[in-house]
Amino acid sequence: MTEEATSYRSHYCGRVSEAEVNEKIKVAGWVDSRRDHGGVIFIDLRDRSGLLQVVVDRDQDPELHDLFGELRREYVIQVEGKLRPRSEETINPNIETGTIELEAEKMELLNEAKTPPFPLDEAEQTREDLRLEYRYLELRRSRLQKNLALRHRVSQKVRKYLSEAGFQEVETPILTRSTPEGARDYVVPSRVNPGRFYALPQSPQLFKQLLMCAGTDRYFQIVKCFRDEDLRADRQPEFTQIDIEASFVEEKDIYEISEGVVKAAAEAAGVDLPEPPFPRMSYEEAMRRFGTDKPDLRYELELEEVSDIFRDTELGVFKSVLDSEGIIKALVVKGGEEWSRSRLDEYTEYAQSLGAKGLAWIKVGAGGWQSPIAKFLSDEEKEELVEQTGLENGDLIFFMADQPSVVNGVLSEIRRRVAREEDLIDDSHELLWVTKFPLLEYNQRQGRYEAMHHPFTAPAPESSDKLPDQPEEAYSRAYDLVWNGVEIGGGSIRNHQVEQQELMFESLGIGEEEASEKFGFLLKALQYGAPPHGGIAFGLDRLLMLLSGEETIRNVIPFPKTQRATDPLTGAPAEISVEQLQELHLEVDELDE
RNA sequence: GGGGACGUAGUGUAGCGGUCUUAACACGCCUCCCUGUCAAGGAGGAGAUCGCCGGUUCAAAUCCGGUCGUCCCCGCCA
Repeated sequence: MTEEATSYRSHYCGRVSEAEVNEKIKVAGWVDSRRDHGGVIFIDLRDRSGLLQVVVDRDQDPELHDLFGELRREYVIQVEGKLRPRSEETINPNIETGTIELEAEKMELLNEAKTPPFPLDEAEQTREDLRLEYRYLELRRSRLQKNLALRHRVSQKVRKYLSEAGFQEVETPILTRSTPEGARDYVVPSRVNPGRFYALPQSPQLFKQLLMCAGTDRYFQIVKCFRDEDLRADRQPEFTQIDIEASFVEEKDIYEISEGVVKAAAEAAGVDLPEPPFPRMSYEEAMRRFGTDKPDLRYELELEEVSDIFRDTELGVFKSVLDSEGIIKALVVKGGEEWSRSRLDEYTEYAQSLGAKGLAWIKVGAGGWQSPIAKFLSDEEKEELVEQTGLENGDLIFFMADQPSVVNGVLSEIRRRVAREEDLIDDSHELLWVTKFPLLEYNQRQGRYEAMHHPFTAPAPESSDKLPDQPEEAYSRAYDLVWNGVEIGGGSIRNHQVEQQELMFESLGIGEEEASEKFGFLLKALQYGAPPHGGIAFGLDRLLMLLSGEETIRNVIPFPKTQRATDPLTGAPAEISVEQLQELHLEVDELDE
């Protein structure tokens, strides 16, 4: 067996070329299409590599011709014959092997096939549950084949890069324990230990830190992680991380290795990235200028805070927002004066669907300032707006007034939508590090602080004395890598001293007892000579989305789940037998019929 | 937990209270014809109780309610 030859074939369909003309070759694969002209039959034979046209002529071999007449789409066959060039007029420039064809001399039907439940070449149009039920058929499409191949190449490149950089791949447990904080766990009952449960890892976070304690020094793993949260186009309950951790490192060490990883991945996909080092931006600056901690820098469209301009405003809604510690931000759309009223209404509705109370706008044209709110604006306010935002004739300006989190959240989405609809996004790639995150954020509902990254993240040196009394002022040593507005990786320098880690738990309202019960093993490990360490994890699936240009993560995962986290192919999740339940010491509540 | 879109032959869509509906069109499927196609072409044919349940109505694919399923979004995702 060589790279492509097997007992059934000498070549892959898509790999034969004019170099093999006049050679006898053997190919095997699926009938992609059949064109029967009565006297001559053409078959496009497909395998993983692509297509090859096979021809059979009745005059040459009537028996063989009849055999080919029986073929149908997706039948599996083996063909032997002589490769020949096509005549000038019959060349097909649309396929790789369009200048050659296989003159069949022998054909073996290896397997028949039922007619597929949906057309493979138009699968994109078909409802997704059906496609997932027959995922193995959809995977035959070249687009998904290419994505699988890309996934393989990216993994290989990343493994090679990290291995050569001295990182060791180490496997960590899948059956582990549930820990508080973070996402909901997937849970597995223990048969041997009644009433106890394993949890599937949300990430190998604690194990990789233990490996640092173990002296592994440089660890990586391409590993499945599990989070029982609701799904999105870019979110699956099980997904793959490129997980990395190293000892005796600071931020810049992780940045460097990460940039290498991303470059390696892009190279595998043939995507050109800007040269590292990638720019860095503080969380504060990202929020101020773009309203998000993962700004897309491929286009400008920056948010401008204009609260000061409206300090003495006549406009009730702005005034009341400012009086209650809210802010006002603006977004200028160049040339937006042409926008129709209905389009502006759509934007307002969109803003409301995202949680805003409304969205104010002004169109500046030859006829003056056109807007439902224009008459409330003083000349001075207008002047200041023009000065601060660079508003010009022909422009449109959006305003949003609310609490900062709402303003930033909604206006950053408006920014994205404008960029998309106004075609402001070029085909460049913009990566940046977002740094200097707050260490903690306040959870209104639970009335306590939560770790913004995770509870093992170290505070920035200048912030370490803010804990536990001024937690909101503490920054962390966390960092995110953002690519075209998508967070593709995040990590931090960790607490390696037990006192620091205990202080963190305290700030999170995790008592000594709870900390020792749930994280005791980590706290213990930190006391036995834990080296300074830190790391990062990349979402491989999201990375592949970017590299392949796919709109959904499902197209880079061979067997994804539906939005309801089911798998139409296997029928998972499924009920289990009473016996299984009993063995696991479980009872299921009466389900509504 | 919430908001939105969708569900009609195998697939994608049209029809959206009653005679251009005996539910249409395209692709696919089946039969036949056809020697240079590559979205082959030509002729013919089969295939749907309009997701499911209930209601309104003289009359429901069409209106209403519920339910199931798929997708998108918010919440959630350290």
